[in-house]
Order: sequence, then structure tokens, then C-alpha cells
Amino acid sequence: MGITKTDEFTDEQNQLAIIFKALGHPARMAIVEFLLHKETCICGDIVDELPLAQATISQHLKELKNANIIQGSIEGKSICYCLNKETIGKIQMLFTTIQTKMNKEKCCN
Amino acid sequence: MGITKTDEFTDEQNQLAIIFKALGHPARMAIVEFLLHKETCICGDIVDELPLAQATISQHLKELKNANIIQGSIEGKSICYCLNKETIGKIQMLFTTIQTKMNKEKCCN
DNA sequence: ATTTAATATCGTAATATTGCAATATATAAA
DNA sequence: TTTATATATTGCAATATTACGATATTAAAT
Repeated sequence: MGITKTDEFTDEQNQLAIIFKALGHPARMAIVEFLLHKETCICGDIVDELPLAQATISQHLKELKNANIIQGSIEGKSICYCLNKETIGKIQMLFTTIQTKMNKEKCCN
Repeated sequence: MGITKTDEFTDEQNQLAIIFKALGHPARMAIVEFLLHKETCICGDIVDELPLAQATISQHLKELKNANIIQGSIEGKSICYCLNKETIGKIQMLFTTIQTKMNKEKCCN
């Protein structure tokens, strides 16, 4: 097949899966890292830094944008991509919650 | 192509990508949720709960195990799968760090 | 209005993922 | 040891992803 049975899962599960799938590629992790550590957020600078063609990076940016991990804003002739605080915060909270819950269980530990 | 240029990225980027890719499927999110909220950790109980065939779930479990998100231990005739504290902790810390770093920047916000 | 520069989209080839039936393996019970 | 139960693996068809060249779009500069 190759098709995911989206209908069989909750909206929350599907939404989180979209976010994590977007993060699940080294180029996209590299983009997130870039946006976090470098001063610039300009698309062209990402293209200059990463070892992939411009078209490929544009695709990766689209996927990150689609998952609401980044957002783009027009900056003259260029586009500035930045991390989305809301989504990052949501994931951070999710893992904090998971960790708290885990500490109350005793399975396998 | 369809092949990821793994060599062009750092080990850290690749390792994180493996973890997030593993989380990037609703069935695997459902498994994580199951292990977090239900009392049992038995493979068969996951198969009973999820809307997928046993073979499919076995594959998903393998991918989560490969990413070190879960670990399995033999429990008589069955296998008990549990979340891996170390990996969960690592991701939790990562997002906390990202969030802290983000608050010091001013881009797009 | 043209030209230039930056980014997005299209088309396509190669490879990966998803899902399942069938089958194999492993462990406990009889 | 045979049988039953639980989980893993294999093989395969359908679909998705990755990567890139070529081309389109968009916005500033001339």
C-alpha cells in the first residue's frame, strides 16, 4: 500500500504525526537548527548553507511550514523563515507531560 | 530519488531525524499514547486496541524500538513494550532548550 | 517596461513506507 | 514431544518521499 489509515486515528494523533514527520528528516532538522542558531532567517542563506539544491530546500521548507513548525514572512525580495513559538511550545509541553506521566509508572524500569 | 543524503548531515541531525520519523505516524503516536495511559504494555493488547493487522503493528513497534523510543522485554509468552526514559528525556530537554533559545531572539515575533 | 534576483512549482526517476496475508519462530502448556 | 499462543519476518502491491533540473512566479531595481 503506502497509504496511511488516517481515518482510523484521532485528530490529535494525526496532527502530532504531521509535526514529527516534518521533523523526521536530517535536512529539516538542519533547517530548524539553522533558524535557531544563526542570525539570519533568509531562505537564500539556508540554501547557501545546506548541501541540497534550491528546489529541494524549498520543498523541505514547505513541509515544515505545512506542519506549522516554521512560518515565512516577505522581506523585500527575500523570504524570512522563523520557528513558530506556538508549535514548539506545544511539543515541549507534550514531552514534559509524557515525562511526568512516565515517572509515575513502574513498567520496565 | 527517494534516498536521503544522510552523509551530508551531522550524526546528531540524523539521529534526531530517526527519532522524529519514528514518531511521525499516527499509529506509532497511538502506540506511545497507549503505553503512556494504559496499565498494560503487552504487545497483544496493542494489537487488540489498534485498527491495524498484527503484522503491521509488529513493524511499527520495530521502528519505535529501532529509534530507541520503546524497549521490549520478554514476559512469559508475551512481550512487554515500554517507553524509554532516556530518549523521552533527551527530546524533552531538546525542546526546552529550543524554547529557551527562541525567547532570546526577536525574529518574526 | 525590462531586467535581475529570490523563491516556488512542475515533472520525473529512484527509493522508501505502509499494510496485509502467509509463514516462520519462540515460548508455555498439556 | 506435541500443541497452542504470541510475536516476528517475508513477499508483495500500492502509494509516498526525496532529489533535482527546468521553468514559473514574484518583487525590487534600473
